[in-house]
Amino acid sequence: MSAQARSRRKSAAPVARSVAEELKQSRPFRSLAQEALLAVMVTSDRLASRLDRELAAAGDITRQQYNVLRILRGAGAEGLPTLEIAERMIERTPGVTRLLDRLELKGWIERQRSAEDRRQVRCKVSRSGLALLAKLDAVVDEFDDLPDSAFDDAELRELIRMLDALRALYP
Amino acid sequence: MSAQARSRRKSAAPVARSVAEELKQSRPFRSLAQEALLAVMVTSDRLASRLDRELAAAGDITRQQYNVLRILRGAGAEGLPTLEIAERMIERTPGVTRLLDRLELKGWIERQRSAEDRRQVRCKVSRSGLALLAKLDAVVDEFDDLPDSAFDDAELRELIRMLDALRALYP
DNA sequence: CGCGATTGCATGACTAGTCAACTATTTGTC
DNA sequence: GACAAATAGTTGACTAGTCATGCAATCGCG
Repeated sequence: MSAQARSRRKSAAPVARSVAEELKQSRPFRSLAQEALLAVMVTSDRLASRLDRELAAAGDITRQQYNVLRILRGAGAEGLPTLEIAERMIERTPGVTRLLDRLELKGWIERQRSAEDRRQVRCKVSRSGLALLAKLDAVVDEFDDLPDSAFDDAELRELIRMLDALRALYP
Repeated sequence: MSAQARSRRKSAAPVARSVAEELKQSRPFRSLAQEALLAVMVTSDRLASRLDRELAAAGDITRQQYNVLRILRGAGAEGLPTLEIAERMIERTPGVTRLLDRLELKGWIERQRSAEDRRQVRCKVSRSGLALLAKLDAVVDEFDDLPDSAFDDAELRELIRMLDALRALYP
């Protein structure tokens, strides 16, 4: 390990396994760049699947459904039209429509045609959706704060900066 | 590529957008840790979808299908049993079985019950599968090497190290 | 040898994401 | 005001990932 001190880490430190090890890949990577890209994707999959598990355990809800509920809560009492939700999720519309169908079935959101523009469907969180969110927020916050135990702010900022730069390369 | 300063970067540098901007999120993040986790996932989604597009355009194949073909090519002439493939993809078996079904339909792999252990199904790349791989490798290599234009080796190593450490926090 | 436990897959039923139509409104223009 | 074009969503058909179940070989052990 390098430059930064982090002496406390040793106590409960899980051993970091390389991407190559996790994939049982005998062959070394062609380049550092390739290894970095794979590391981003493997790490993301891991984070997503852990969070999926926590959400399923805490409220029988999927990560995408939770995301939509949060977006709608943020939008307030007037809710949002379908396409607006889709944009904030960086996702294609058809998937969102069906996701909303499932949320409505479970009673966590309500939908109705907008009066001003009858093409739009306004979606808003229901009372029970809000209650569910309140319960889940604690779980998610705890999940999100885990990195604080192993990284300092400068490191996190550096990580974020590099990821932003990486995305800029793949517009 | 060596660890030199990359002063040329400014010339064609795309502007890096933050995760908050990409998500149209008005509210700031609760913590740097939260922002970092989201950055990992957003970046991964972006990388994956760009690569998906390239692969679809070049050979009408999905990323997972391409991954399986590569794994099988690496395994040589004897191929691999289904569960072994599943392990290397960090994925559940059912998905792999059906993915192999589709690969077989397209003629890119061949499957047959193993003689020694008749529970196993040995999978190997076909001749046409190998030809397809040869074509796709160039596309993928180019994709993988893009970061070299914006990062030096020390940065890439640091990025990889941090991602490995992050995964270690979510076992 | 015999029989229960384990191993290796396959199937069914979901959630979700993608693309390609298709419908219903609303807008813009002459 | 009529009609083409744009906008907002929905539906259908795939690929893929997840869990629960089921089944046929093979193993392990008395």
